[in-house]
Amino acid sequence: MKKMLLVDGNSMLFRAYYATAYGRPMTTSNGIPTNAVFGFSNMMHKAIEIIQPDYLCVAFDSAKKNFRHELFPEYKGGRKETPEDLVAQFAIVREFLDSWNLKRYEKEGIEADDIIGTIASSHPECEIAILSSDRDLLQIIDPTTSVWLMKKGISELEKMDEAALMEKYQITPSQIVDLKGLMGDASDNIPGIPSVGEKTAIKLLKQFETVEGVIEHVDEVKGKLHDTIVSYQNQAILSKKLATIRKDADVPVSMDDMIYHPDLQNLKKFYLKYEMNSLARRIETEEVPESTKSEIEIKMTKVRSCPESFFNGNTSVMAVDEVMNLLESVQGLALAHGHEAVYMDLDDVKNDKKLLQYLASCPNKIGYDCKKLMHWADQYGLAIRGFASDLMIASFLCDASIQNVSQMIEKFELPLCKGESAQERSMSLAALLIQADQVVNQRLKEMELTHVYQKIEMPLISILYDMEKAGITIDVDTLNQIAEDTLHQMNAVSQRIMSYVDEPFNLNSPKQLAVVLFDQLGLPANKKRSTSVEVLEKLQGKHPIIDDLMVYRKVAKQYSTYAEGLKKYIHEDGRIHTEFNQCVTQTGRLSSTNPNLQNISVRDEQSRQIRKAFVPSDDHVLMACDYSQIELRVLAHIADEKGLIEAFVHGLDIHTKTAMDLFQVKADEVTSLMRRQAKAVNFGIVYGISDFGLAQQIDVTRKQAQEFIDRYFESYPNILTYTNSTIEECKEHGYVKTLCGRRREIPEIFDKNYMIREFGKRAATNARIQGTAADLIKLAMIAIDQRMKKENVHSKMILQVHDELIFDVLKGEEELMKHIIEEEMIHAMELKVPLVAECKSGTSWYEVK
DNA sequence: CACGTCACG
DNA sequence: ACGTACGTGACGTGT
Repeated sequence: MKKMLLVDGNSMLFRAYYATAYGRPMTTSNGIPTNAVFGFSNMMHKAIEIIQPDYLCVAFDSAKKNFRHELFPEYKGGRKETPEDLVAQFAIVREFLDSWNLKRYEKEGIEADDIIGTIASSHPECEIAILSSDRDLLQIIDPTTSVWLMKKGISELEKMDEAALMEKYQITPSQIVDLKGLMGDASDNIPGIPSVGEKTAIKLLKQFETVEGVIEHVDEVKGKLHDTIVSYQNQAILSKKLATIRKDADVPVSMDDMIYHPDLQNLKKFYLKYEMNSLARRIETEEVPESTKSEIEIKMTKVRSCPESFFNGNTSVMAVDEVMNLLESVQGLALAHGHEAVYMDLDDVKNDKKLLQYLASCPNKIGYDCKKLMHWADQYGLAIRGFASDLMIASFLCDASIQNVSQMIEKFELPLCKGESAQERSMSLAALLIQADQVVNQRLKEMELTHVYQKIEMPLISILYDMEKAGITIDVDTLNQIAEDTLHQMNAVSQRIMSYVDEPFNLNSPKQLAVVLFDQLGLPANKKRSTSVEVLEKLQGKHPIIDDLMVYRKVAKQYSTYAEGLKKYIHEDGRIHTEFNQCVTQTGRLSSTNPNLQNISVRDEQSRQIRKAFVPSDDHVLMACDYSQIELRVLAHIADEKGLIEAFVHGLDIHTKTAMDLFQVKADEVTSLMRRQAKAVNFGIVYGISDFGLAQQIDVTRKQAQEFIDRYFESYPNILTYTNSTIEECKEHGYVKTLCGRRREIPEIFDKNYMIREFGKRAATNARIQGTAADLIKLAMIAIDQRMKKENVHSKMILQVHDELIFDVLKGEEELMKHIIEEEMIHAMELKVPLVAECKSGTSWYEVK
């Protein structure tokens, strides 16, 4: 049974204040009082340690009046003013809980008791522990609910359950309200019956069970007590009502909100901020103590030829490339093997035949960013191939936040490497990689990532290297022509835009543009004063400037990012060599930089012209082959959704099929609008759908969007199951896995902020689909590469755009290549749906559409 | 260096 | 009761 801890924040803070205020006032050096928060913190730690909750919520009273004041205006009257230094700490304790990522809740008109009562009663499936110093709460004890009372100031907790209550007061939980009804409660100014205290009340309840019972059988009570009860019976009934905790308050706190997922590092920051150093110290730091950060002990030598022992077993290789001054630079290699490391000048490397042979072919080398090393070597005419391990990729697979060597050292608690010169540092780094290889590979194994590492990422390195090295030919004339055309258009349209306004302004500045649109021209502004296309589209027709702006934006983008922008990346060989990065995305996709060739315009005809500048090599044609609906096929497979699988098996147009199911029409009745909307729903499903997002996308009301979603899940019930179980899986482990075992950590799923948590859910469902599709095309690339080598073709794979591969195909090899590519893409993975891939060839990237 | 914008899948 | 579709990278502006 899951455990839930509910905390009465107000009563705890008061108790903490009075338990710590008298002896020693406690403030930060600026005089901010912190004693109550300090005590509160101690209580919370203690309670969490004892209860070990899975869910947690701290409830606070809101300041003003609630329904009890309507029954009894004097309720909680006559209280002393809350001390000023305690008032200040209510805000701090909220900050404290937020830092710790603990849920807190308060709402105008509802007391903490009512919040706790409502939450407790709506979760009978949980074992509930309530932390309070207020005995009122004892009334909600039941077989799965206990109340822990603070004793002796704040030092001890006493568990009260049904048995303990019976032993102590000889009453049942439900009789607590009757007890209060009879004896009252001075602290809340509940009157009860005068002269009736705890003893008398319990005696009466043992005999008559309830307040109503006492009144009904008042004749059985003798003496003066009889008369008092008779005259104060209404007050007793009222008091009982006042003491009754509500279980039906409006408390919109879900189980997700209350997941206990502490952020200790952030809590530590809080403690340090408020100078609670003793508490800060108690949080174990993630940093490794200095003593364990041993320096690496290795034998380092500069050599003229590589020791032959290095050619057996794993040897790490590291480029040494340092510019000493403007005229001088060192180039060389550092290699490490066991506890030995050597440095060699580049010239010596070139003369060491055995080493060259080893570098070019031995498959058990170790490196950090091997692809970069290969490029480095290539510029000096050296070939380095055959890596057993790339620590950049290995460490990234374990933890995507590791982006460089020092982060790897930190996260895996590796020894520091040191050195005065570039040579020495490289040697110790090379030696470190040997150790890192052991540690990181062990971790990969524990995380079940070995398959992804060995079968996908490692084989991909040299393929990407070859693609980067091959590059793609650029027709500069086309680029220049487009640059010229777009520049003219920019000038023309910007002149027209300036004619609408009094003062010229910088069209590229969203800030200045917002002033023009929303202040000077008086167009209706959105609350963020955004000037994005979505906003402009809604303003179309309201002012001629809008259409011109949209044209300007489009053309300016073409000019600066593509036409002019791409020119900067053309090498002397007339080609662009993008970099494909394996260690960027959270999902397993590649990314492309310097330049990004994965976002070359295609969606509208004019922008698409840029693709005419991407041409094949001489005697070659470009061939592009893309997967059809890869993510939806992956989804159909993972979710095992019969409706979708069948549609794919029968080769239906999936958006039309979805439209038929959503709108309950026949295929020939699907209008283009219906198909467009269905398509948006399909995309939404892949992204982790929300009614709001869908509504915005297809411009319908949120309600209509929700209806689409409901209809979709009705038609494809296993998709809903998939979504829910993926989210559950993520909540259980903190990560999700693709079909190949690639992991994505999603800590957002535990965040206290609803919005961030919802994002976590969408990211979880999306990551499995997008990630599996990424695995799939990577496998296809590896299979195609192998096949191309086997068939000894001279064509080259040159680009990957997520679901599409582009090849520079030697004329005469078109048919063979088409056959190889389609076959290997289709069989990259065996799914419950067929994979479809279609090749097209042409004389430019524009032509292969 | 962050932000807004817009290009792609 | 609040504000959202997933994943990227490059450009220009403005701090």
